[in-house]
Amino acid sequence: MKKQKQKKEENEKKEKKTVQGILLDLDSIQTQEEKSAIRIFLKTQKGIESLIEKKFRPYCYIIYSGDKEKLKKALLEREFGEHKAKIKEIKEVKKENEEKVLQLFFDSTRDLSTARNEIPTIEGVKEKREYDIIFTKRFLIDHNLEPLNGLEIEYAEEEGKKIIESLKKKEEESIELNSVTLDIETYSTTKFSSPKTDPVLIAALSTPHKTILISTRKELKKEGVEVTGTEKEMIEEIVKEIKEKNYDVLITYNGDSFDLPYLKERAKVLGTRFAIGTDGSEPLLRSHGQYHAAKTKGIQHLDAYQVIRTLVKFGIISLVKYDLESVIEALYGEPKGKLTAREIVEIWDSGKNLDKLAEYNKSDAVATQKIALQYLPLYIEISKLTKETLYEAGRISASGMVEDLLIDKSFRENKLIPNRPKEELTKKRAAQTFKGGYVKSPEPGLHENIVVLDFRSLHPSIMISHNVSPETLDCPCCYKSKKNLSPSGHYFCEKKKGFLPSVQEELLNKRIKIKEEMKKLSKKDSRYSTYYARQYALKILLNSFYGYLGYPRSRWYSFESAQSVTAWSRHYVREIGSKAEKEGFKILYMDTDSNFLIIPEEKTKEDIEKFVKKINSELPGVMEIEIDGFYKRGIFVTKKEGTAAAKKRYALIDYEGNLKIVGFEYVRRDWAPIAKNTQKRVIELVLKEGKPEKAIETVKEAIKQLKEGKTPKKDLVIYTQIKKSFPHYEAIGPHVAAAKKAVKKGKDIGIGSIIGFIVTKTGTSISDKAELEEFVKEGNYDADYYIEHQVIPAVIKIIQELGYSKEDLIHGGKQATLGTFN
DNA sequence: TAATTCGCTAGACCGA
DNA sequence: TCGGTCTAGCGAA
Repeated sequence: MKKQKQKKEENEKKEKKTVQGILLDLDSIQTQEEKSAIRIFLKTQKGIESLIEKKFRPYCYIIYSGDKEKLKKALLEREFGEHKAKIKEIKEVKKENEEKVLQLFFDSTRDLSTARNEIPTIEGVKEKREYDIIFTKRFLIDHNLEPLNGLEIEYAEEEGKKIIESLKKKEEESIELNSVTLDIETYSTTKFSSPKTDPVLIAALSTPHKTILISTRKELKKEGVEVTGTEKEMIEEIVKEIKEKNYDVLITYNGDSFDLPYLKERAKVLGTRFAIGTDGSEPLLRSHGQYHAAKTKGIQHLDAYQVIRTLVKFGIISLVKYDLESVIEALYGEPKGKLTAREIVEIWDSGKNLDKLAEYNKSDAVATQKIALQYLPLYIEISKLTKETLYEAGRISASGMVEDLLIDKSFRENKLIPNRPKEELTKKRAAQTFKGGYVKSPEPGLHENIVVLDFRSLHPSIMISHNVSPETLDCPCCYKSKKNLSPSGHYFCEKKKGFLPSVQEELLNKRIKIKEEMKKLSKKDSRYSTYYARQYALKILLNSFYGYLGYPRSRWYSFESAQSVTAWSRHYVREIGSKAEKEGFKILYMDTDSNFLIIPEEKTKEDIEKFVKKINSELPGVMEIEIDGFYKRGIFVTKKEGTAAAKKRYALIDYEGNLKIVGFEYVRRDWAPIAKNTQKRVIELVLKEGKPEKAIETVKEAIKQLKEGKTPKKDLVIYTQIKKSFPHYEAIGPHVAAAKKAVKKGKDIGIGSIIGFIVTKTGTSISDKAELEEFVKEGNYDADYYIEHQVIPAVIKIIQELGYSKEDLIHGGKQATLGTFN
């Protein structure tokens, strides 16, 4: 009887429980037996819970030749590295793309990474494979789970820990994440703050509902401000605030490089810990040269600065500068005040205007939150699609995304993943280049009644329609098949669906479906923004495949495939052009995937629509052209030198009066606003009102202002990025010269910094005269430079198209001055 | 940690 | 001091 009772108690102890939630984060941990296990952070109704999965083991594959049994024995007997790592089990497996494959299991990721270096040297091992797939990623792929989706877990408690028995995905259509935004202001004894010596002055923690400020200054005490006795207590208060509310996301602006490392170090100096991780850990700082990241466990750190950089890279947004003030201004048109480091120190030391500091701190946090929350839905979708945590998704590259999809798909199709190329091979690949898209020289001058047609997702649609993939390339079964024969001379299989295009097709179909769903919803529906983000994420992914094919570090690199895609693109865009000509339209310009046509008097909008319909019925597969828009007027110009027309620079105006300026100085950050804005006005006057005289006047006015020294500083700043370290520059341009001078004055400028400079009066060469904007006094500028090198070059080519010359801009002004003398 | 090619322009650099 | 060449950056697609 007694024994039975005991047994019953034991069983109760091991009683299985279930928990449901959202998979927020996961990491790999070491158990007491020195085995690797997966720890899952699950967002549940009660908060974030961590659970441990012990059954999943690290593994890699080898492809072998020769005697299998002999090899297995040798492998199992072998001890690797100093700590004598062993292969624990070997499974014989068959893959779709490889016959002789062994799967090698290890106790820990450490054992695997030790063993993988020696494994290829063992006789009979032809190749190692999938040895560098991150353990947590491997877990997600093998269990077909994705972060930020629903998960149901069955577990049992063991020594206070929740050990996972089983888990399964529970689709969650859309999720709500609770976020908090953190921003700090610091003291600085020298030009920049150092956590070793300079205290944190104030911190803002913002949620969509409210903002709280934490500081040590009693003067700040009021509603919404926590005042602590010491700085140490202040940091502890920040930690408490973040931990207490169980947030899912921590938002910062440049927290990767500043706020989080600073707080971590400062906490150490003060004898406390900045333990904001869900498991009580401090942020994990990663550093690779210029790249910094601060990872927090459980709670996902989303750095809005990284988000912005990525969005610019993907061409989703265009920005001149990446500092918070400029971004807010550019995205929302809201000017945001800025306090310099010196002003902050002044406020702190004098105790005057402390409210201003508090307000500034708060506004930074609120602005950061606004940016992050706008793009959070997009990143949630990227996270789900790529099976990366939100933290990783916020820092992912285009190649990383494509690779994630292909690796996952390989597993689903039981295929072995190709290895990453070695450095040597990468270099070899980089040395060979292939031809890109076709660009036709336009007809310079003013044109009327223009229609722009373009291919919808040209590269992806070529890949899908012609089955472009490394393994379908030049297949023996369809030698020079007509359907998939590229103008490059290479051809692609007609019988077997290619690996890459099959993934692309899935993405495309998903996107089409979502777009259909969106049509049924009102824009105010909460699902609308989720769907919008989802289709956008899919679009970004789809467009990244072609680049990945030609990317030297790609696992699925295929020079011939990339070459074939562009060969087709050139073929199709020209074909549209010649067909349009046959229909009586005139080709004005072409660039890669678009055709600019002039609609003759006798033709109508309907004729264009009919033409597009006809073309689409003739295009293969999913290829399709669409009407980008009808334009009332457009201007194309000649190049700076010679009489040839300039490509990639034009301006259009539609029938509603909307201006589209492409390629001109106006859209470039490395031109002064005075030149950009003057150019825009000229284009506007010419296209909108057809008034060249007024345009001339505008230019004259700008020149006059410059000459008189009246042009404000902000209209003179030229922005340029420092793209390499100073010693690596062979030619020292104005921006590098200005940056170097600023560094001497104590400014912190590194690779990736965008510097704003002004060409001043003092110096000989332009570089000599260039100074960082902040060191230049109002009125100190080289008027001649801004007239001759900025304003005139920006407008001269446009004005010349209208029959005017440089003399009309300059001498016109002089005549007026003479006139006043008479 | 890094998607591609095409194209324009500025300004330093260098040798005559 | 001039003109050609090369480096550098940014944008279009």
